[in-house]
This record gives sequence, C-alpha cells and structure tokens, in this order.
Amino acid sequence: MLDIKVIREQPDFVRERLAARGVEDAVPIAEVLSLDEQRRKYLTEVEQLKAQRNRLSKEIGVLMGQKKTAEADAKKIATREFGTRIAGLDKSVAEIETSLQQNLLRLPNLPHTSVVVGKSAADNPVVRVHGDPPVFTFKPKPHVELCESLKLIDFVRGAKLSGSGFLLYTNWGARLERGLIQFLIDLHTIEHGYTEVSPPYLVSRDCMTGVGQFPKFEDQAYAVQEGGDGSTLGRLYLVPTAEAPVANIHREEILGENQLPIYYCAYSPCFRAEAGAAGVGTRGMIRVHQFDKVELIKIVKPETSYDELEKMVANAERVLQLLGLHYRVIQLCTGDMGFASAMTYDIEVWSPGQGSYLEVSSCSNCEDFQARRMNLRFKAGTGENKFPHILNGSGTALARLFVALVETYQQTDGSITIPEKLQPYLKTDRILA
RNA sequence: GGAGAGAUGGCUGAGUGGCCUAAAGCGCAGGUUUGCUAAACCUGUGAAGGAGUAAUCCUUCCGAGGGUUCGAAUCCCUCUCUCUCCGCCA
Repeated sequence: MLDIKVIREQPDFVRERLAARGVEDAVPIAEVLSLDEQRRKYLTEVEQLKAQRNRLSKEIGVLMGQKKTAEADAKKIATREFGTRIAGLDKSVAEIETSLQQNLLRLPNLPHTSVVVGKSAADNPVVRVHGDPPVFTFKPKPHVELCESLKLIDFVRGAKLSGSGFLLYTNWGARLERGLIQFLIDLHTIEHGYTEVSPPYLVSRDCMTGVGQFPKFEDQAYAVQEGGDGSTLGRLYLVPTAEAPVANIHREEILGENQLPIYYCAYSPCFRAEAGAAGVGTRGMIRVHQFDKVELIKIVKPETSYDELEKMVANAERVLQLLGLHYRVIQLCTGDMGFASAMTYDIEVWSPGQGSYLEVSSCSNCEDFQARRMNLRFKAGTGENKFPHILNGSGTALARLFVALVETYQQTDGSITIPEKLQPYLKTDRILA
C-alpha cells in the first residue's frame, strides 16, 4: 500500500511512477485525493463535536456528584442532539475511509527510480549471464519426452486425477523432486543463514491482502470453503507461494530493531489457478497449477534493503551454480514488474530442450508496500515506529529447475546423470533409461 | 463436537458507569553516582489520525462489530481467537 501522505504531497510524482508501469488509465489518483480531502473535512467537523460533547458530559458528571439532578437533566437533553449529529458524521467518515482503503489496496507499488522504464518482458535488461549453454553431440530432447521415457512423470494420469496442469511424479521423478527440496533448504539454511520455517498451505484473506495478492488477483487463487455455507467467513486460500504465509508471520507486530534483519526459508507447494491460462503453453511442466518451491523471505531495515536484495539474488544463483546449470539474470522493467515490487530480478535457467530460458526465480524488494498492508513495524533507535522493508525471492521454483536438470544432463543413451551435489540426496549418480 | 475460563500498552498485569488523562511492575531511553562493568537512584517512555507557521490543541483506540447512555475498558447482544478439561481423530 502506498503512503497516503506521499500521494497527497507528491501526486505528480506518484502519477509519473505509476504511468511508468503502464497502468495510468486504471489509476484513480484523483479519486484518492478527493476522498482524502473529504475525509479530513468531515473528520475535523466530527472531532470538534465530540470534543464539545465530552466537555458537556464531564460537566454532567460533576453536577451528578453534587446531586444537582435538575441541572444535570437539563444538560442531558441539550447534549442528546450532539449524539445524532455525531453518529451521522461518523457514518460518513467510515464510508469514505472504506472507499479510500479499497482504492489504495488496488494501487500497485511505485517502481524504484533506477528501474528501466519499459512496456513488457522484451524491455527487460540482461544483468549478467553465467556460463554457456551446454553443447550436445546429438539433438537434445525436450523434458516431456525424457520424463515419459524415464517414467519420471505420468502426465496422463496426473491429468486424470486433477485435470490438466497437475503432475503425478513417479519413481525417480518423485525422488528427484524430494531430493531437490532437501538440497535447497539445506543450502539456504546451513550456508546462507536463513531460518527454516514450514508454514500452513492454507491462509486467510488477510495474509493474501498483506502481500498484495488480494484484492486484485483474487481470481487466480484456489479458495477452500470450510463447512460450505457460502459465507466468506471461514474461507481459506491455497498458497500461491510460501511468501503469502511467511511474509505475514510478524503481521501487526512491532519488532525490536535488534531483531532485524530476519531471514526465513520455507518449502511449500504453490497453487495457481491462473484463470484463462488453460491451453496456452500448458504442455509439460512449464506452467502448472501446482508446483513446489523453496522461498526466501527477508524483513530488513529500509536503508539496507537494496544490499539485501543483491545478496538474495546471489543466494538463488548459487543453486544453479552448484547444479552446473547455465543461466542469466535479468532485471524486470517497470512494465513487467509484479504488483507489490519496487525492483525485481529474475533468474532464468537454460532449457536445452526448449532452446530458451525459463524463469526459476524472481527476487523482489517490495520496500514498505507489504509492511503497510499488514501493519508490520519495528521500533527504530530514534523511538519511532517505522515500516520495515520486505523482500521475497524464489530459491528456487522446482518444476522448471527439474526441466533444466533433466534436459541439461541427458545422455546419448537416454539416461540422465545427476550433478555431484545432488547425489547424496538421490543416492545415485544416474537415472537409467 | 461438549463444558468452563479468558482477550487491557513492547511484555506481565490491576481496573465492574463519571479526574481512566488506564495503577503497578518489567523492558526501553536519558540523567546522577561510578576507575571499568554491574548495581542503585532520579526522570521520561503506548498507537493511529486531524487542526495549526509553531508552541500547542483535539479525536479515536482496552479482541472485532453492534446496542443502551449525556457519558462505556466497565452494562447488554453477536462474532472471532486463545487456554483448560472431556469426546472424536491422523
């Protein structure tokens, strides 16, 4: 959520930054400013009335104490009408505030001023490239073919169970997936200093709103109804990422400055309905409704957040380096960034079978955008309460990492070799055809 | 699912209609004392919002939402959550 004071004091700056995202038409800045002005007007009025009423009530209390009941009763009648006027104004203020809040929750974060202004993924600058694409003496097969021939994934039966976009990992495929999860968590906790957490996979509406998923992207979440009485009470949402629960761990808390920075690492399955996406590039494992991911979350002091972002990207890159995979890092331009982010790096791993890069990690600095939404603060040394910056990054997404591994390490005979670092987790150095 | 207890500031915890402007303690900040540390003592210390150039003033907030009242942390109703015991259960 944006700071209403910033919108009020620098509306043109806010308009310019939002326009850089390419959402200027949808941005009700004028509406927000008008509501904000109305709110303050009514608030001033009703507060003056309340001050008067409080004064009179106090006088009545004194009269009652002196047993001057006749005078007290007269004053009561005079004071009574304040109640109705106050109630009316209170109602107006509440309505305006609700409306203002709804508008604010729909405004995306402002891109950092250093981020390249662009319209789409085509404008994303490449930050660095690691290694070279592997060279094959034969035509590398796409992952779908390899997974079928090695019986790593049963695509047909996965779809039979839950529809397209759901995977049934089998035998060595299931073990590879599990081994990767273990490998990633060990790496980030033991070597990178993150604290492991294992969150709920169903979260409240507040959590989804806190990270910026709701209200804008509500149609992309799977909702689960407790009881089934149709009310939104007791409704929970399958996590689209572990970010949803983990970033909210300290929601509505005031942290001590010495508690920061906080580093969390969490595995979770991720559920994405992506309404309307069915049928578009859905073959195989590239785009699915359920995938595994190991997520990194940082809660940090504002002045350190961009250094922390660089470190987080390096932590995610380490995964691909240890697995010997070719990848590149890009920075998302203003038009391609997520709703909550001020700056995002994507890491894309090379897929020999597709002949293209696949996004396996997205690391974002959301600055105080999410902290405001969840009212998470910390007490700064100066004594004032400030919003910390929250970062999230994939470390990394699994299905696409799986694709890159299988395609990169395929052999002439159709088998797959296992990178050295993964061998202890799989208890083998090769998956045979 | 049944029964009971509870939810008050960063934390613990008092407060059952009117100086509650929320006691007290802990914690935290500053100060005094001090060779250093520690300790002791003193002072200060909730949040959000609004008006004002400013000093300052005002409003709201005691789990959430309604209600009663001139006035609610306090009384009434509804809901949520937590704890204890019982039942069921992986």
